[in-house]
Amino acid sequence: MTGCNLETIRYYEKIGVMPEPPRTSKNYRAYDESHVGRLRFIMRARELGFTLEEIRDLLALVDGGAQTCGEVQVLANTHLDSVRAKIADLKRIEHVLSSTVAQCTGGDVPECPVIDALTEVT
Amino acid sequence: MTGCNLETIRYYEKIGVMPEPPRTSKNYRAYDESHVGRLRFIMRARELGFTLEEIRDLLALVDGGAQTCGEVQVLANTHLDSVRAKIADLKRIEHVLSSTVAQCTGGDVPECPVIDALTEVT
DNA sequence: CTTGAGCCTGTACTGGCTACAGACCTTAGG
DNA sequence: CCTAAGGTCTGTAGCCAGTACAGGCTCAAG
Repeated sequence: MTGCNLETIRYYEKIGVMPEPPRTSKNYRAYDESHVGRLRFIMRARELGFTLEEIRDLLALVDGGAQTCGEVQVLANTHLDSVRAKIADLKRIEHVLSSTVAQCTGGDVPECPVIDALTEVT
Repeated sequence: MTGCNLETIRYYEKIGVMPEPPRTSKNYRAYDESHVGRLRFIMRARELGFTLEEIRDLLALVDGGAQTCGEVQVLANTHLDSVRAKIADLKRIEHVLSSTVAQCTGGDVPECPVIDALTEVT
């Protein structure tokens, strides 16, 4: 249906981002279209890297029905900033790592620029 | 000394990447230069995004004293690949998110391109 | 001599799930 | 109709890389 693991949905239910669905006579969860829609919302937001806490905030706005584009934009921009910060961080790592590895001879010798970089005294 | 939280060092000791140091008569940990060096190694590797599992592997090579540049290079390249994969992932997110937010009016209206993107049926 | 700071051990918590155990239910085949 | 294999149910424990206590001991300054 959504490709989402059932246990993940149960987890979302437990932490309160998914509502508890009605049950069948045998106590099975009976989801309807609204649940599927909400789950998709959560899954898409997760794909965009929003934390469940941020998603809770987004949902609170939408659930109120009175969300404004301005409010949503603030949340999205905050998240965008953190995504950009992570990219910058990883790029720094990528740069250091790739330029160090590039100096490796790759042979059977014990001397290694990577180890040197991790061991250096300075 | 190293700027590392004491409780983090204890954690490293517990999971076996730091050796248990000798104790003073009052049971206080007595670190020497070798411990400091090893901790710095771990901290630098963490800064480069290596997991403690990967660091364990690196240390196993170094501890044997018979590490070769080739072996280290393999570990470093594997990690580099995962860093690059994360960057690619975050860039995709950054692209989608920034182009969606760019369409926001930011006003008091309920219509919002970000919400639309999360809610769309397709 | 007291007071505040350090260290000691052990346990519980974080996020975002995943992986069971043990019980119940459903469905297909014989 | 019966059985076996698969689903679902609840609850708990685990992953990573630490952080945050509680409750006790020790140490240095005033």
